[in-house]
Amino acid sequence: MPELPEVETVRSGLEKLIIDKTIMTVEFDWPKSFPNDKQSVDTFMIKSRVVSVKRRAKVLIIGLSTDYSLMIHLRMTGQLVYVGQERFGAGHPNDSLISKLPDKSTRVQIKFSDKSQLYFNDQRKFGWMKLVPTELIVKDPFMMKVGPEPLEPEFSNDVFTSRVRKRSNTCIKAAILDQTVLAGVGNIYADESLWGAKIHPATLVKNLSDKQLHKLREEIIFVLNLSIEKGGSTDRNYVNAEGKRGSYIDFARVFRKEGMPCPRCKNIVVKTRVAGRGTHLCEMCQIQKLV
DNA sequence: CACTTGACCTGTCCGC
DNA sequence: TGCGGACAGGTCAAGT
Repeated sequence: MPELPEVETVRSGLEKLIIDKTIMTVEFDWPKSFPNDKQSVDTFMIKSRVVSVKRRAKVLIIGLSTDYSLMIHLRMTGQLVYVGQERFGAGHPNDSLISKLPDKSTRVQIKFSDKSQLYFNDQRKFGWMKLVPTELIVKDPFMMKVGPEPLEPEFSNDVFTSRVRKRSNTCIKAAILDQTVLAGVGNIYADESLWGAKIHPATLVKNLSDKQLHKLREEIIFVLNLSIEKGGSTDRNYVNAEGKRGSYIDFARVFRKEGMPCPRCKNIVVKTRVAGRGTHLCEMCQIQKLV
């Protein structure tokens, strides 16, 4: 599902594809996916030009020349797919995703002046896109409380440990999934980084040493960077801005690897439930410290 | 306040 | 083959 690496992959792809394009039409029909009314769309989107494509946490921010922006959260099954002139050209067989758009999961369809299109698809309708004045983004309730970006220099050992330790009585997996502790980690990279740091996901934060948390910070940075390099993880629905799948899942050590040998100790990887989520771990090398 | 659970949705998979 | 139920998991609201 879209976590930081997937959203970053979409962002960098879109940046190459839609900057300077002019929006001509916008079609939408599911208010929870796009709550704005036709009048504000006509006024602040139509005939506007795309000036930037940014990301904060798992939120994409497409800046428009009207000083309005589109904030987009893909949640679990959201996709943001660009289709250019090559839709039926070489390399794009008619059974590929982009040749079939729009489909029944399409919630918003944006057409640019050069006939290319941007589709916001979302099977489960948990994701959203909204048009907001650019200057108000920093005052958005989520933006106000979301934690530091793990791939920025600000994410030091001191910053990470002090923020995690505010969740001393909860398990470490719940703590790193908490977007107010740090931005961008979801279920896949939580399991992967905890395996890398040899920490059991159910360990209470107060039972972890600073040294263990420093190692966990390193592993979070490592798996997020590796995944960006691999174009993200496609577990089910995720595709990038060109409709293509990511390959990190092929490099995963424990996520979706239940029943297979741990790459480190060959013990069988198990799937359990921690913090209300499906959780993959090696019980041999991720020992839970109880005291 | 700290922390956990349920709701939001739809498609897929599993057992009967 | 059909059908009910569990499951997928990001975030917020509601509950303990």
